[in-house]
Amino acid sequence: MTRNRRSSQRVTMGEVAQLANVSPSTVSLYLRRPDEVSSRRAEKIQSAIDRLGYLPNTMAGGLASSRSHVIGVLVPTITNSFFSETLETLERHLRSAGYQLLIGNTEFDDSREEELIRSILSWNPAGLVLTGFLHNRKSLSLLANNDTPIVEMWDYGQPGLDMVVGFSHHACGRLVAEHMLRQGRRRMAFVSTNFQRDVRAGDRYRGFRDTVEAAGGTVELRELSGRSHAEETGRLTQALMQDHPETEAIACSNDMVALGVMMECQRHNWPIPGRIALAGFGNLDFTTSTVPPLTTIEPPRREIGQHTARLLLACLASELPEAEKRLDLGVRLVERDSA
Amino acid sequence: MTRNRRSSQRVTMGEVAQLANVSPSTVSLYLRRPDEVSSRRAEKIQSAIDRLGYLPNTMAGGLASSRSHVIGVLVPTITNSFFSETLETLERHLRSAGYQLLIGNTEFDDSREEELIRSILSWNPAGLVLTGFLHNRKSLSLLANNDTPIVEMWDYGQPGLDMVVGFSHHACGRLVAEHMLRQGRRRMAFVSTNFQRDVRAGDRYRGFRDTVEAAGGTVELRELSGRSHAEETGRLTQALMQDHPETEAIACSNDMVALGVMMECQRHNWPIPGRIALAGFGNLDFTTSTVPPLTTIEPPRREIGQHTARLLLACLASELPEAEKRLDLGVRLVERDSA
DNA sequence: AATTAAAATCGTAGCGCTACGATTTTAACG
DNA sequence: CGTTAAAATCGTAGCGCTACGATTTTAATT
Repeated sequence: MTRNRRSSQRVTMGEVAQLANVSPSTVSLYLRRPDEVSSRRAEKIQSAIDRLGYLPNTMAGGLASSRSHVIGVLVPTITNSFFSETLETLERHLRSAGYQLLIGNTEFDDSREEELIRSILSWNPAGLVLTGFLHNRKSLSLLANNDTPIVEMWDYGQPGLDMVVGFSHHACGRLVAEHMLRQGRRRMAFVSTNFQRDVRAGDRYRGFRDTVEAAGGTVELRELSGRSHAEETGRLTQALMQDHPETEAIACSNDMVALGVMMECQRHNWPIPGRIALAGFGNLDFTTSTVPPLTTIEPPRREIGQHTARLLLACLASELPEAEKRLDLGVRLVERDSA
Repeated sequence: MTRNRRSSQRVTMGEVAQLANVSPSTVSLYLRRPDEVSSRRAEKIQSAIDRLGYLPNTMAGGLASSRSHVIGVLVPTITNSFFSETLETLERHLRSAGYQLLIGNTEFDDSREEELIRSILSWNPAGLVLTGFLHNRKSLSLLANNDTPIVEMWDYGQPGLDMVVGFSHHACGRLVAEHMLRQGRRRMAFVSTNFQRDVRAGDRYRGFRDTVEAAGGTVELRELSGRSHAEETGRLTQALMQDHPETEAIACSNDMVALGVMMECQRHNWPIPGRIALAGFGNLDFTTSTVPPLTTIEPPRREIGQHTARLLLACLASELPEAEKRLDLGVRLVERDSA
């Protein structure tokens, strides 16, 4: 039978074996567990590999062993230093253990998430990393029919499907609220990206509001129509201050929103923190460079990646006790001049 | 023979075929080219798939067809809106054509790039996307022994390995220089991230310097030790102004550096653009929000992703004429108040 | 009803590798 | 030097799918 092949005929393990005068099994063994092959053969095999420029065929290996060294990771967007730093760290740690990341963008859309889960499961992944707890019904049933280890990251406080690595967004809101209350502020506002889109911003809001209200303060909510957008943030801030000129503090769902608010305050000559205390979330690069520097919350971006990798690897090695499957990494208030 | 299997036995195509009362070949055909299967069988097959929750095994398919729907993409870092936006766009376009991205971080290190190329080639990818023209000798020989279509992106002006989608960094430097010259500035400086790490910053510098010097101006160069870092940028700026108080304009290798410079100027009360004209590169989010808003260069982040996908798909469909393999997307000067 | 071409379906032979038991080689010891 | 266990190597049988020619079914036409 003639099959159409790619013109650049790939070198197979058999050809390496032939050149090294051993059986293909030995080559395979050498590649998988080099110390179980005598050093004499090991050298011969390695030199054959080098001479032929042999590259193993991952697909064939994966099929034969019915497991892959692929870990699927779904994030809402990689265009965001939160997730991209987590991804980078995760990638580094998993790659050094021989795993390959398959990254998918859900775009904050759960039907897209479902589609991506389907696509990733078709790779027979060794593990799966999801962002947050929100998955639609079909996704859940796909995952239920599958014993792949799963980490849900960037959140904490719900049971979760399997492992959980993150922090409480409610606590973030609380931390900011407590800080502002400590400074004697009572009339507050929360300017936020859209809750529909970013459910965790909603949790931060509720943490903030609950804490402020419990202390006898008030919170005005202003929600953007989508992701943080400088112009819309400016408009919203202006309207907020027009309706509630008594506002003494504004917490924002993230630093980009806070920057937008800061610029609008600057435009109107409302001193920060003199008239308005301002805080963000995320501790993005630029927050040290604004005038005044922005008080914000530092989420454990890289730690999430690192611990997700650790838990996943431990779980794959079947040495992760049930009790250590959930990890709250906590957050830190970065106190600067704006609040 | 007993093999150890994963506990969650995956449903195979054969089982779907059995339930639908057709041969496995027909199921395969239905999955690959549904319109070549009669609608009667199609329905039966689809319902069997749904009932069993069948997910195709990508590895088996890839092995049998000896091609995969994987596209490898190597970027220096995904922690950077330049590349992450390109990646996001690229992913969207390629996924809708049925391809899966395999993303690797080279960390601006060519031996890491080599390792990643090796790892990605072992997937038998349908295509490969690299950042820039700089690859080490071994990488080049790996790629030479392989007929995978390759796009080199985010640069333009060198022959390249196969396809090229990007823009000229030299032209970026020139554009900024021309703008500043037009405003009568002559004594200039360039503050930059490390050239070793980011070779393209070096091209922007040379474009800037050549243009300024050709017009009779001068350019002082200050290079950071690594990536943009607010504190070091501040120190460098202060030293620059101490050594060359006559400096009238500072161009920066990117917006983060420009922000650092701006903050240092603010600290010393050096008015921008009154005393110093300032320009960056990248048109990052925050550049509209600084005071004054930053003049910068807008690189075609998303367009690079889009056109890379287009060229790759056309090439895979063997319908890309040689003449269209190289694409200069150009850049735009975003003129704001800082210069 | 017979003929024929087109459409739909099927059977077979791998894709390149790994798992695992079988076999061979090596080393250790009395 | 013979015996035995351990170490190293090998052969075989798939992994789940696709390609492609062979076969069957369907439809169109006489």
